[in-house]
Amino acid sequence: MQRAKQQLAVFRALGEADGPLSARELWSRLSGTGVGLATVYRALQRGVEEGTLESVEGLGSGVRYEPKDREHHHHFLCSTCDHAFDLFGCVEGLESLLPDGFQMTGHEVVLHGTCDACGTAA
Amino acid sequence: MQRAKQQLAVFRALGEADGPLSARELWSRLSGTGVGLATVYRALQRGVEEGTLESVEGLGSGVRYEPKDREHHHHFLCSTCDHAFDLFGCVEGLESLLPDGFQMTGHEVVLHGTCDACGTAA
DNA sequence: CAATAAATGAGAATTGATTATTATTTCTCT
DNA sequence: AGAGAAATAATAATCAATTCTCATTTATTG
Repeated sequence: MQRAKQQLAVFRALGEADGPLSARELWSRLSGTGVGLATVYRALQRGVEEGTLESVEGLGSGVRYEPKDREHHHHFLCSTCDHAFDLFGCVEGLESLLPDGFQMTGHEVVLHGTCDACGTAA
Repeated sequence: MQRAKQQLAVFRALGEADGPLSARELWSRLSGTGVGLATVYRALQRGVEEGTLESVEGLGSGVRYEPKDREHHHHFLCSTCDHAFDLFGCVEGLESLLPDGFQMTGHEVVLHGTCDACGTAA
């Protein structure tokens, strides 16, 4: 067993996800491996400190995390299963929304609705 | 004194704001009037139940509230003062971001940066 | 004005998320 | 294998947000 094996499992799980995950979502994906919730938090904290992970707010309540090496993208939040999905592409014309004197450093776009799986299941 | 006077004060303060406010932000705007925090929460809860208020997630952490009669709009979140401002206008082309099989029921756009006041003060 | 119902403020209680603690286990290096 | 450093699981502690409780005050109705 290598050092920090459990934290690597956290990073791997996050890398394989199709969208940002919360600490609990990560934890439940690692259930069966015996990883503790505290270790998930330690890994997330370290990842952010080291610059490999990024925290994402604005997707419902709570904070989710994603690998920082992803291209610029946005998210879709399924109102049925509450899962967040990465989207590809971006939009134009955001600057036109900006009032005088305001400086924009970034933006987020979140689409809400029903994901494929939940729509099919309904 | 009319009935529910304090709750009306909450609705009024929210109506006068230039963006969605959290329970605490509302409460501090009502300091001096002796309104209790619990009353702010009661008013917010009632407003949402009655359909006059809407809760807004996705602006940093925590929930903010705004009157439901506002036109479709988006928000600017100042990373210095953490205040949320209403923006006017919207963007095009959101549908193109949607993966196959996903149904979109709504969207949010949040711009981040520095507001006029914080930019001037710096 | 009296009786009743609703609203209020203060603070206690609850909740969920996150962090800290600690005894134990696992690595690393020799 | 043995010593020391780091990581771990479990769980206790913390913290902020929200809800609850209750004694009191205020409105409504007659």
